[in-house]
Amino acid sequence: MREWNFMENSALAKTYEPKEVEQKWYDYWEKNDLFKPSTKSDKSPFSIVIPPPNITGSLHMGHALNNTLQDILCRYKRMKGYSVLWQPGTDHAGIATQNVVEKDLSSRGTDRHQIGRERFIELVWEWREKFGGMIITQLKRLGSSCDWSRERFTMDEGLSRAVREVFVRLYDEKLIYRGDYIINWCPRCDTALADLEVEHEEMDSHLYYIRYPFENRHGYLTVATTRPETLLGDTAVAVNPEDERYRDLSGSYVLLPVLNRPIPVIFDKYVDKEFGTGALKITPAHDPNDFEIGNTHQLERIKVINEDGHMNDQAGPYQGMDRFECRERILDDLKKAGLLGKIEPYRHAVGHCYRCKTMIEPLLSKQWFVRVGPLAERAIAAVKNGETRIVPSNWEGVYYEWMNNIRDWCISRQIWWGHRIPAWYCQECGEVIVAKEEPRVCPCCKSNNLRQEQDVLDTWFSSALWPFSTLGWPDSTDELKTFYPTSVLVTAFDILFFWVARMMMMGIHFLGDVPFRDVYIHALVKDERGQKMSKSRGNIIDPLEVLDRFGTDAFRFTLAVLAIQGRDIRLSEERIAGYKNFINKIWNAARFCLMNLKDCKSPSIEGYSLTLADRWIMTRIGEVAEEVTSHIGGYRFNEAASTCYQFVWHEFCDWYLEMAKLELYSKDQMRREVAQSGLQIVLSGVVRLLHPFVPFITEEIWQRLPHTEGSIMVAHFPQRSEFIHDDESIEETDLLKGVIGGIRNIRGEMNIPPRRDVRVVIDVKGSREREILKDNLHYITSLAKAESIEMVYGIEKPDSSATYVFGDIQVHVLLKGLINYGDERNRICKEIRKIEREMDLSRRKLANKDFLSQAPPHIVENVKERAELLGVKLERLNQNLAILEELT
RNA sequence: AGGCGCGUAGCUCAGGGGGAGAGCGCUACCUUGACACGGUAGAGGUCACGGGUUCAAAUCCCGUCGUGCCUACCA
Repeated sequence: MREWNFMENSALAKTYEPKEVEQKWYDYWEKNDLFKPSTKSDKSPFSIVIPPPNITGSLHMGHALNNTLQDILCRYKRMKGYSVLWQPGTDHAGIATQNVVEKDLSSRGTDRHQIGRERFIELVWEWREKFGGMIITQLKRLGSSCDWSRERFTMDEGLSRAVREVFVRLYDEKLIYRGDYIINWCPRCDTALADLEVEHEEMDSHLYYIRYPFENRHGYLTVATTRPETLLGDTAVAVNPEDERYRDLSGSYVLLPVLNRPIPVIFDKYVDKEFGTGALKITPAHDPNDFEIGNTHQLERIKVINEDGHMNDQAGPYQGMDRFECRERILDDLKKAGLLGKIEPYRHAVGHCYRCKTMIEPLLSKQWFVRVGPLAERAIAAVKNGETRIVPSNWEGVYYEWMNNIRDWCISRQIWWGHRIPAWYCQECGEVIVAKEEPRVCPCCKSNNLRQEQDVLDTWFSSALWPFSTLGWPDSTDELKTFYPTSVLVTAFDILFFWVARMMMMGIHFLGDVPFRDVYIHALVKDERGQKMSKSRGNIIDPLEVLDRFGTDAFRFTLAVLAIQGRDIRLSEERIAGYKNFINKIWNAARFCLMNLKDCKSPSIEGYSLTLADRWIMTRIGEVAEEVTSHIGGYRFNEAASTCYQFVWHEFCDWYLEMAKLELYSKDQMRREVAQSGLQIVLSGVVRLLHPFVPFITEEIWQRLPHTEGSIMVAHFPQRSEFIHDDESIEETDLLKGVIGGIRNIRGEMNIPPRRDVRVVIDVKGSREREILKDNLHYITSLAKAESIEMVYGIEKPDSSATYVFGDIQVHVLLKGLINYGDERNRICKEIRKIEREMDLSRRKLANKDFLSQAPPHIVENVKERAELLGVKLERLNQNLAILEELT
């Protein structure tokens, strides 16, 4: 069964070496089918679809965080007994991929038009075969436990079928249409873009005041514009009907500068009287607002800029010029003609292509659109009524805001790489045929002279189907029945609209149910100064380099700890280095345990009397498991990871292991055996607790831990009920820690060398405390390095002692020859000042009648108790001080 | 222009009505048989500022300042 048993007895290296471990266990998991959903039908399903990375992509921090969180959830759920499907795959990334291959062509002195569409597509597929899987290999290095046997690609035959099905059905339902509208055109990518794909960037520009002479009288109407070159396509000048200045212009015309075309002055309340001159030039073919105004006033649309960014034959003398060159020339000509007024510096947002950052040209074009209104309505409702929960919930507002103001989605792209739109045009009668399969003849005129639409679909169109197309839709598959709706979608907010919103619309429309129950929105990863990582800034931390330097587990744990809801992550290498130390700490704790388990029996605590350390740590690990369970359930990854960190380092290592040493090094075989049992039980719990976060090191330890079976991946996540629970052990341990802490504090403050044993006298009144301390003296002796401990009651501060007051317990450390009275007095005075400040607060509260009458009783009680305790402590401290004063 | 955050130890950040927390860094001591990628102890904070609500505010409300991001068709 177990393949790596041969290593169990070999010594563990002093330092954890991730490289030797990671590849080995990843292969083992994959080979043993541990990433596949369970075939047992009694398990509840849990499913996640991966946000498919682009085939052009290389692992960046966003991927690393995103997939680490998904993997934590999946590993955790598997251990909790769910049948887990983590559905992986990649996205064909139309424009990005086409750009990559085109760049390659251009470096070889050719381009896609020379080689033709068919050959080009072939080349893209070849490129994809060669390089498209790179990111998958990288995801594996992260430890991602996806079911790779089910890997999908958005251009797969199955997914393409889903795309055609959806397109045809939406078309039949009149939710897809084709028409002439203003769209965003990227002259470099040569394609239309959706509104979302335009990034608005503030830029310094100018506001030009241009004079349009009146046709039939003297003078002119001055308009203000940022884009003088579009005036060639103006078909009106608009003013506000309520603008006193322009009241008398009704029915008049102005002459378009340069071209001298008469255009009407129209009235529209859209125009802002306050802006510029209150007169707005209208270019319906090159501006979305002007387009709308043009529609209401039935203005002609004159397109003057072509798709390649150059002026066309409507541009008169400027025909053939680049759009930016044209602007300069027009300004020159206007100036010469005396038609250019003032020029003001002006800052405004300009649209750029999100892929190539080229300035977007809004222009009139015939494109395909999705009518999203009706789809959005239901997608909004689904979140409103809780069918899908967005976590953290403040993103709901953003989601509603966008959904409520959504405009139709332009889905056609003038590129070659992608799903070709399943529409055919009859060359004889002009009929448009939309069908899943290529039609032979025109249903209208029976002609076979049909031409398929050249355009392909927006990549996000196929991504929108991802949660069901990957599960086999439109076929009614078992996977769909079992795993749809998926349990949770894990993603960053930057694709909330691009992807999440569209999946919601499509999932609800075609499956009748939401695509996921939860959407967990995680942070963006920024650099240590809070800036977005980008190549141009040069502040990228390469996750692959991190993996090499620090190991996967350290990296994953760092990401988990930093994954705070609603706040971006500032990643620094120091931070990762810090958690690498934690990984090493785990390693060494395990190393210590395993060294002491060489001769151990199968763990059992039946019939043995357990030590305080055992009862305490088991109680604690049960509580911690419960906390971590709750944190993961609420997607509070940082809390879950921090809780683990705190527990493992500062309870398991700092206290439990130190206490266990006494038993393990005992000559009494029975005591040793009990301790070994405890050690096995607790270490097993610890690695299982940690596994979802740090899968590799925990598997390595698990495999070396005696009396475990199979992979840790299929072990159970620890839960409270599997451990004994003993509340008293917590109190008892707190008491011990307090006393030990007191002695250590004195040692530290008094600079007593750790080597040097000290004699301790403990003055304790309460009989229970007394019993507890008495029963556990050996822990104090050992952990505080005491030579001897005497338990007394009601004595004065001994000669040459330093005293630590813990509640009403006084711990006197005898320091003959080690202490000078001045130091001890300073120490006590410092303590007294601190306590007095605290006392003061409590006294003030208790003196306040309103507090006593209105605060909840338990709070009042609390303050009273505190005051009492502080009082006792203060009294003791003062007594001790008095004694010192006498001596000096 | 609107919307959403953030401002807490030197740094990075948790917390979120009832006596300020972590990691890193810093200081001192320590190579004790898991770990110097370690141990023990310690220093360090008017919780941005101003109001308000409350018996009680770092925490809730309003405002100011600073800062980041998102959305948007004012030329």
